[in-house]
Amino acid sequence: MTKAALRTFDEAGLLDTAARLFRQKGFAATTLREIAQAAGVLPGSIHYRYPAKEALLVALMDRAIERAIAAVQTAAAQTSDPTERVRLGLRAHLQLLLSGDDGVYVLLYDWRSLAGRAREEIVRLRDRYEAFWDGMLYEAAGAGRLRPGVDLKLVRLFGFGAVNWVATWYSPGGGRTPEQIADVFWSYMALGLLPDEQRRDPAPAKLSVLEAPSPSSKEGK
Amino acid sequence: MTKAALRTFDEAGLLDTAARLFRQKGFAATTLREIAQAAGVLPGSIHYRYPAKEALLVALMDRAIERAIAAVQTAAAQTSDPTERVRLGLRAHLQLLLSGDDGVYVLLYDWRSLAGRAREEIVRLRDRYEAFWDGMLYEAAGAGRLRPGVDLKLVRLFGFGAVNWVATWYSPGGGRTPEQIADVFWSYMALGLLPDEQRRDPAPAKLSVLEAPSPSSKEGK
DNA sequence: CAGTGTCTTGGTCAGATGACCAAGGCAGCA
DNA sequence: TGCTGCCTTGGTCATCTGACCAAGACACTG
Repeated sequence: MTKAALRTFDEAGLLDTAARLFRQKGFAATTLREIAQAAGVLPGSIHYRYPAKEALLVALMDRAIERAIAAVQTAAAQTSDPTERVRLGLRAHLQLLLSGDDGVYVLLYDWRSLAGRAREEIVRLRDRYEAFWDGMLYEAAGAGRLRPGVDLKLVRLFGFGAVNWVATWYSPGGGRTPEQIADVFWSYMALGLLPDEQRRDPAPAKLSVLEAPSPSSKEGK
Repeated sequence: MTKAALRTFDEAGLLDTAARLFRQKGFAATTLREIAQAAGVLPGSIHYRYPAKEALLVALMDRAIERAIAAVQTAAAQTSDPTERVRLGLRAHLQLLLSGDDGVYVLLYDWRSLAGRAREEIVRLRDRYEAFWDGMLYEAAGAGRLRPGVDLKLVRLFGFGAVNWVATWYSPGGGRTPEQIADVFWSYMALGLLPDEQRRDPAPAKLSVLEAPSPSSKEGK
């Protein structure tokens, strides 16, 4: 019954609608009029809150990344075992991504549509999320739960890629739940794909060189 | 000295330019006039060859996927060892993706811009590429080079995700070559991230259930 | 050297788009 | 009950976009 609750304007619904359309057709191909009509408001009302279409996208991404951080933090807090924390975090990330929350999808795949200051702001938020994951991986590595020599940043990028890509092919009726996919992917990452008797076959020297930490592990923009 | 070589119009260059702009700004946000100007031709000349902007995108994706298939096939043909074929294919895929050939990037990340028949055509081509990979993985599994119980389709989706995602963060001066990244990722996938003494820790029953083949492994739409 | 068919030129056109606003409505407060 | 300020309404407007074309230039042929 607060003041905000009495407002007739459904701001969250507007963002949801915008996210759905942006995901379906892309940011540039979606018009403000379409969003307004689908959300049941007039274009002018959108403009009153968001001076430009870009601001709508930023607000939507902002909300999505806050949700992601909250979801993963909550999930990881359920245990203190470093390995298990990573597994639960992975689950939470994938659950959110596949939950029908189009905002996360848009965040991942439409950030090219942003330029200048808006892009910087989103990148800064994303960095926070990534730093959180790096922390979890660092703890796992420190507790001896990761093979020595693995590059934590590359591990994170590796895992993010595998998991984020799921959004491009997953369909709810596909016979696997998001949790199952997360756990299968977790097992692939944790145990590898080679059977036990093959693990020592590849020349160890070769691999150890390739896995040495890079001199400058600076990531791309 | 063939007829084609004498033509002044640089069709490949036009597609290159279009791919670069589509990658930078997205398909919908790029205008035909921009492409024409950047390629050094007039908008009318583009329209003569491609009746609609969408046709340009299709042609560009078509070329990209043919290149990808050719690159991976050539790389994999260098050996008959199933495991090594996969590793070399992975390298070739990543090399092409990071080589500056924006067409492959556009193919991966801009196919939402297509609708109807055009989308179906690209999906059909993409399926061919994926089937090729499935074949390589099947051979590796048959030769006992993969842990029993792994779902080959999920393995492919897992690997594609990790590798394709690299295009979103890679920068040429980042201290790692595409080949190094491919090999590191390969080692993560093959050997897993857990150290040897931890591999048997997680409850085996739990994991084996999760890795059971899905009853209906139908992929997304 | 004239003929022929392909390709380019430079511009037009209808339609759509993002941005914007003046005026009015309406809920909550005094 | 009257007031006040936030929010919505239903447009307008300049600009840009993809599509399109008639006329002409060009390279090659016979």
